[in-house]
Formats: sequence, C-alpha cells, structure tokens
Amino acid sequence: MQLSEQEIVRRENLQKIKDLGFNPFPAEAFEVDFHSSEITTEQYQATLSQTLEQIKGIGPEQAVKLMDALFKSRGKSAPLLADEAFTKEVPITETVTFANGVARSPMPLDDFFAEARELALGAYAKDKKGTVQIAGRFMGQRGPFAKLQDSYGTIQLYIGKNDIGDTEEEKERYKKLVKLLDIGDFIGVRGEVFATGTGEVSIHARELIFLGKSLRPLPIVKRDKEGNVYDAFTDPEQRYRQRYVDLTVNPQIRNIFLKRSRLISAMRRFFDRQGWLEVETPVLQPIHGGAAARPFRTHHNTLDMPLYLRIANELYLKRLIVGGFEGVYEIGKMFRNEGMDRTHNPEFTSMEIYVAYKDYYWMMEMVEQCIEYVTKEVTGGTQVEYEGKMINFAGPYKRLTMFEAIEQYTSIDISEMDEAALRAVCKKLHIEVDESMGKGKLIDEIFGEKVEANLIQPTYIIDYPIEMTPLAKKHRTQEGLVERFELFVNGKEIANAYSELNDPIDQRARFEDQLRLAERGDEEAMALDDDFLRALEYGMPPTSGLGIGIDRLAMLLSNQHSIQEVLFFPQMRPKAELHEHHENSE
RNA sequence: GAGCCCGUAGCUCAGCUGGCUAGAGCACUUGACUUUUAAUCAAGGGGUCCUGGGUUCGAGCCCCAGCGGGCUCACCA
Repeated sequence: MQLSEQEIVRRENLQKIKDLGFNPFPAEAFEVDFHSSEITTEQYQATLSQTLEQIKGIGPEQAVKLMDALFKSRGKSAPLLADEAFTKEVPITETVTFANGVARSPMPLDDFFAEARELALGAYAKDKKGTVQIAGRFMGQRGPFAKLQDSYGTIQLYIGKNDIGDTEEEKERYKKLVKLLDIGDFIGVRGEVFATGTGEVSIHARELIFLGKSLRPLPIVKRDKEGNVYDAFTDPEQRYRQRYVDLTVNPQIRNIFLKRSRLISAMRRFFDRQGWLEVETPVLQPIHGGAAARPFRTHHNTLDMPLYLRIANELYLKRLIVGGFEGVYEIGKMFRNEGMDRTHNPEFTSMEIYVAYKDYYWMMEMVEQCIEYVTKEVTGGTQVEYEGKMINFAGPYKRLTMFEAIEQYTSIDISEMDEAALRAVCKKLHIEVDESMGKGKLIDEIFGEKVEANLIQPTYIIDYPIEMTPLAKKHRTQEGLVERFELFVNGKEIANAYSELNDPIDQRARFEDQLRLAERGDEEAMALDDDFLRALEYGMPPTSGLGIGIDRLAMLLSNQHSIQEVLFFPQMRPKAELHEHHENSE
C-alpha cells in the first residue's frame, strides 16, 4: 500500500509517542463527565450578561454592551476607561471622579467583569467540583489553544506550556506529546472550565490522556464566525463511500440522522402506546408477495431452493392477524431489484401496520394523528419547510377520491370509462402506454402524470380501481373500486393503506387476475400465495393495514432531497481503487 | 436504460488556442512565536493530471473506448 507523505509522518509520530512511553491505543476506559455542548460560548455570554445585571443592577442593554466591549479588548478595562463615550454609556453604581472628569465606579472594570464571569461559570463548575473530564478528537492547535471535537460539537482547550505533569521531567514529556498530536487523534482531557479574554468557553487542560491515534489525515473544513465554510468536504461520492469522514468533518450531517432516529422511535412509541405489537417476519421468502416489484433472488444451500429477499411483509403480517393479534407492526428493510436514483435505494425501510376490526376511514384518522405526533417529536412543530415550501402536517388532511382528483386536474371524468376509452384519454393527454397495461394501470398512469405533482400539502387520495389493488377490500358502495388510500406529500406518495381483503374466495380470484396480467407481460404482477389463501380461509377479522416509506418521510422531515442523504450507507457501485491497494500490499 | 456535465496534490479548486520543469489556498515538514478565533511569519516537501489506446515534433487540454461520479428523464416506494 502506497502511503502518502502525511500518512508516513503520522506513522512516525505514532512511533515517537510510543518512544515517549505513552500507549497510543490504551485499553483503559476514560470516564467522560462533560460534553462540548453542555456549555457553549453563547450560553455563557447570556448567563454572564444576566449576572452583570444582577450583581450591579445595570440594565440589560448596558450589560451586553459592557460584555461586548470587554471581550473585544480581551477583558482589559484600561482602554475602556479612557474612552469617554463608553464610560458614559455604561453607568456603574457607586460613582467616583476619574482624571478625565467622568464619574465612575471605584471598582476596576477588570474586577467587576471577573466577578461576574466567575458567577456565570460557577453554575457549571460547581457540578463538576471545578474540573471536568472530556474526550474527543484533537482538531488542530494555534498557540496554546486547541480544538477538541466530541460527539456534541467542539470546545476549545487551553494547553499551557508547563501545565501538564507534576515533575519537570513529566512536563517535558507532555510538552513533547502535545507537539506530536495530529488532527483527528483522540485525547482525553481533565481540567477546569473557564472563559478566555475573548469570551470563548474553554477548558484549561491539567491532564492529558492519549486515547487513539489517527493515521490518515482528515479533510480540513474551516468555518468562520459568520458560518462561512472554507474547503468544504462536499463530493457526494466520497461523503457516501466514507460516511465516517463525512460525519467527522461535517457535523451538521449528524442532525439528519438524529431526526431519522427520532422519527422511528417516535413512531414506535405512538404504536406501542396503543398496545400494538412490534413483530419481525421473514426477510427470506419462498414467494415474494405483497407488492408489485422485481425481487432479489438468492439460494439456500441446505434446502437447495430459491429464496427471495422480501419486497413486502404484508402477507406475513396479515397471517399474524389471522393468528389472533389485534395490532401488529414491523419496521424493517425491504429489497427491490430496480433502478437507483435520488429517491430509490435497493434496500429501504418501511413500516407496515395491521389493526383488526378497523377500516380505512379509521386508518386515515390514525395516520393523521401519528404523522402529526411524529413531526412534532422530530422538529418541535407541525410545519416543515421543504424545498422552500411550508408543509403543514397537522391533521386532518384533505381527502379526494382518485376520480375526483383526476377530474380536478384534467377536467375529464373517467369514472364510467372502460379500457378502450381510457386508452383514448391517455392518447389525448400524451401519456405513453403499452399493451400490457390493464384498466387499473392506465388510470394509475393518468394520475401519476397529471395529478401527483400537484399534491403538495398532505392529501389522501382514496378509492382506487380494483385492478391495481389485489389485496384491498371491494368498496362498500362503489362498484369497481377498492377501499384504499394513499397519502401524498410534496407530490410523492408516503403512505398506502387499505381496508384489507379478508374474503378468501375473492382474494383467490384477484390473485388469478394478477396471473393473467403476468401472462400479458406485466413483470410486477403479484404471485399467488397458497399458504396465505389458506390462512384467510381459516378466517381473518376485518382489518385495516398501512405502509409508510420511512426514508421518504425522513427526507421530508429533514429537508433532504435525495434518499442517499438519509441513509448512512447508500448502495454504491464498487470502486476498484481499494482492491488494488490490497493487492499491492501483498 | 437514455441525455447532459464532471474526474488535476490528503481536501477545495485554477490550468488560455495543444507549447518551458503542472499551479494556488488549506493540510504536511523545519525553524521562530504560548498568541488566539477559517487564514502568524519564513523556508521546504508532496502529482499514475481516472484508466487504456490514438492523433501530433509535442497531450492535463484533441479523438476513441472503458471505469467512476453528479444532474435530468423513464420504471419502481
């Protein structure tokens, strides 16, 4: 393996650290009792400002002004006292007359400020008995000031020349160690929290423990006070292939995954509170049922039989309803052997839930409550900005039937049309169709082409044609329709639900219709699952079922525009480079 | 699967109409400075210009093929 110059230097530093008698990869745990975010400079300055008000009874505006001025002059009061304009604006209680003729407090501003500062930091220091222990990556040093990055952010360290070590010998040893630190090394620091003359909350290092060497240089991303970023690490390919680097140097990326995690846990909490059971069903399935999609195929050696990675878990969850559970749900990966783009990854996360004795009207209300709850838990509110549009997730959501929606956006009433008439409509609207498409698929094409993109605010589209929905119950009043809804947000489907079909005779007939579609060349037509039919024959209660695309919802709630941004490790083409390295090293 | 664009130092990027030994900032090394707030000063090192062919006296640049990526479209959630 070819090492770059910087990698060679780091390996040399590793050796030098060993030579100094430090273990660069120690086994011992390091107790962390403080995180960078526990006190930020902003929090400190706000507390300090309040403290200034309290101890001397000056107004909030003066307190802020005094603070700013003192930070700017590095905490030295002399230049401020000479500045008449400033001293006039910041009144201080007991007055005396200075040489310049202006009446001022007898207390030097330095002391006044120092007192307030001590009080402001006291709250944090007290908990920790004066010192804290913090660990993270060393992220560079300028003079005695170093940056330490932990999982919550960064904090400044002050590493004085002779502050670490008890004896002269030890001090020498630590001085050398500090010089050998590379950006990215893990260190632990024990020291007290203080604020520098410029007001930055820092830790005065009194002990340093080396915790882990970094042998590869990280990309250096710099940020100034206004938040401008220099030399950003932005190439999507590198960010996805080396997500660990992305997460290290672009800490804002963490927030996306934090939101994703909160989304899933909030949804789980919502369901668990209703008493519904979280379950797991097979990923490896002999028949890939429950959805229209092309599967991944694999092979089991012992059984010597083909198996498919699941494209859906619907038929298994319904078997559990047959088995007597009242509500079951599963959050898990589905696998579809189809195209990849910014909204499709070969494996994706779906949530499916089935609740007995309910129908799709009930489900619409449940979904509204669930999504509203989840949105609040993730973002703190119900309004979410996405691609510059405000989306309001507070229920109830608008409901439109499929036919109403098409009529609204095309002015064509297709509710009474047969297949031939629908083909004519498609032609008129310049929608491409082919011979394999049945009536349901044609309607779906018109909807997808003319309606979908317009559905920005959460909207239920209800009552689908029977042909495109083989697992849903026939509509209670409308001939040729099923009781199904999909939830659209920002022009994309994020949820799909039915009053589930529980009539085994009807279900068998629907599967047979699917087989006929398959014969016409529809590659995605559903396969017939005899065991599932047998389960239905034993009897399934009326049930409503729902599926939600978790990745899509995560995109909406974190304002991301590609699925790759909400997956830690999106699927990528293999890259030759790494293999070559292995070959060269052998 | 189709179209357009891209691939140059560890990172971000220049590189003219094909023409000297391929550049800058950060990062790295050495020295000075214990200081601040992306960036102190000075000096230095670092390159398979994605790969393979071709055209040419000469290719980072032009042509062909391939690999990888991004965006848009089509299918799917």
